[in-house]
Formats: sequence, structure tokens, C-alpha cells
Amino acid sequence: MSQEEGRTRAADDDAAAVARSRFVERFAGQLVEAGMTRMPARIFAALLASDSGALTSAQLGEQLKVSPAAVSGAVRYLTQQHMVSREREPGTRRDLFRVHDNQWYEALTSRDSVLKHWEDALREGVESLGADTPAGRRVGETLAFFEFVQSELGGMMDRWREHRKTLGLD
Amino acid sequence: MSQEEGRTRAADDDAAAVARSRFVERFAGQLVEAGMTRMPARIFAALLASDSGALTSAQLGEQLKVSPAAVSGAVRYLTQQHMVSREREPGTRRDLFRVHDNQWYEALTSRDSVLKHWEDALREGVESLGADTPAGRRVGETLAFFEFVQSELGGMMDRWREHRKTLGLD
DNA sequence: CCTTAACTTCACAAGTTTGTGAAAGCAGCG
DNA sequence: CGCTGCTTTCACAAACTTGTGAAGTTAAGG
Repeated sequence: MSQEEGRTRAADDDAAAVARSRFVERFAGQLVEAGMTRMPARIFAALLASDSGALTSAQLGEQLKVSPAAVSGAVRYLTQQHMVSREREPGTRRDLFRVHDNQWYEALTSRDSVLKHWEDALREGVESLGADTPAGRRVGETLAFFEFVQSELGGMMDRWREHRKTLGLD
Repeated sequence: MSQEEGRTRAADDDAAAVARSRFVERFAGQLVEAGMTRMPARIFAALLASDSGALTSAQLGEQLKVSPAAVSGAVRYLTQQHMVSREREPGTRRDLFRVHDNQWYEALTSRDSVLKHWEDALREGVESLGADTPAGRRVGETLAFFEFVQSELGGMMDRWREHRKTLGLD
């Protein structure tokens, strides 16, 4: 038994839980700084740091010490953003929420991303300011930059999928 | 005179001001959705849509209908993020705030970007969860993804500078 | 040096956001 | 079909944010 190595099984579990919780709160903190709201950030981080990659509402509520209502709201947001998917655990009435590694960071780079909305606003700005005015030209260049970035993303994700294989992550 | 084209000079100016303001508020709105706080977003948008690319505190306050205090706070934030630079207008005591097109979106992709902080948190997570645990592996893959993205950014910005020339923006 | 224009800081009031408890809604199972 | 257990919705209280007015600081110019 691991007691002979200086700790009990329970202490091991406890240490693991503490490590997990520290990571969850720290990573969630970064997501919050980047603009995500707190509860979805914490839930997302908790799923990322779970062994199975999926947890039930009850588990999330317990681990994060929040009410079912809070979980419900946050999880709706996350599924809308395609960062998490909902499954019904067969043979029970619990919902399971899962991070699909691929899925979620593909979502980061895809169609209705933040970038697209910026581009729309910028495009309208160029038109209404006039493409031939100094202001219009400045906004136009910004637009050109984001369009360029957008055009590069596809290729980048292709290269990632390639690179991923070389790392032995399947 | 442009009155013969159906509008007065004043009306032209007014129309331009309205167009500018609509753009400012719309683009700022997108920045807010992406996580920036409202006042910095509005000020940044106002600078972007200005003809000279630079405005004084007073101009910003007047155009956005906010107090000097609000301008001061927002501008401090923007300069810390390297999105705007402060100049002293020579021969006066006014400060001028400027968007340097290059500078600001280079800032988006550089060193102390959001990405780096995410990576730090993820790296710590892998260590404390254990690289050989399921959770540690999942967090590790996420880390690998962001490291990959980071490694691609340099090349992308190089290609942008190239592409920029072909667009005739110098 | 003193004046004064400009910027900054601070305490606070108004306005939002966030998460909760309680009630209502759903769906699988007996 | 009606229990029962899970999820969602809603109104509200608490906590946090945001922008303001006013006082404080700085430095250019006389």
C-alpha cells in the first residue's frame, strides 16, 4: 500500500483533487482575462482537467461549489459556442458534458468567429467613411489585415493536424 | 459650392460625423463582445476612424461625450496594451493619442499575448496533474496546440507584410 | 516663482452582472 | 399515467464595474 511511501490512498486522492482545482481556477482565470465570463470558464477548465473529459451537472456543481442553476446557464453558453457537447448518459437521466479536443479548438478558428464580425463592422465602416478618405483608408487596411489572417487560418489548421500526428497524439 | 449638389458644407460635415460615430459605436460593440471594456473600445475605434489617426484627450471626450477622467483611464489601458501610443504635441501641453496601424496589430500577435498566458497555465497544469494521467494528457494536447499556433504566427506576420505591399499599402 | 492649462486620482453613485433559491418543466420508469 | 429525479427558468439580492465630479498633481510660460 502506498502508505509505505509516506501517504495514504486518501491523501493521494486529495492531493490530486487539489492539483486539479488549482489548475481549473488558474486556467479559468486566464480565460476570464481574455473575455470569457467566469462560470463558463470554470466549467470548461474543469472538463478539460477531468480524466474522462466528461462530467455530469451534479459533478460540476459539486466540484466547483455552485448551484445547478449556474451550471445550467454556463453549459448552455458553452454548447452554443461549440466548445462543449451535451450527451445523455444512456440508461439514466443525467446529462453529460464533454470536451472534444478537436472540436473545440477547431471552433476557435471557424466561420462565425469573432474575426468575421470584426470584418463586417470594418467593411461597413470603409463604405460609410468613404474608401478614398484618410479614415476610410486606415479602416480599410485593418480590414485587409483581418481578411488576410482569416485566409491563413485554414492552412494553419491543416498543418496542425499534420503536426499532431508527428507528436503521436492521434 | 456643394450647395448646388443639394447639400451645404455644414451638412456634409454633419453627415461625415454621423457616419464616423456609427462606425465607432458599432466596431466598439464588437470589441466589447470580444472582451474589451467599453471605454477603451470606443476610444480605440474613434482613433481608428479619425482622419489623422490621432486625437487629443479633449477631442476624444467631446466626440464620445465622456469626462476627462474616463478618457484618462481608458487611454492608460490602451497604452499598456501597446494598442495606442501617447505623444506630447510640441509647443503645447496637450497629449495626443495615436494608433500606429502596424504597431497595434503586431501587438496582437506578440510576446506577452493572451496565448502566452494560456500556455503558462496549461504547462503548469500538465506538471501538476501528471503528464501520464488522462487529464494531464488532455491538457498537454491543448498546450501543444497553442504552442503550435504560436510558432506559426511569426511566419504569418511575415507573409502579411509581403501581402501588404502587393495591395499597395505601404 | 506664480499662474494656469492639462492630466490624474479618488470616493462614490448608478448601472450591470452574476449566482442563488424556489418553483416549474420534462422525461424515463415502474 | 403518475412518480421521481434531473434540468431549466425566474425574480431577486449581492457583488462588482463603470463613469462622474471634485480635488490633487504636474509642468509650461510668463
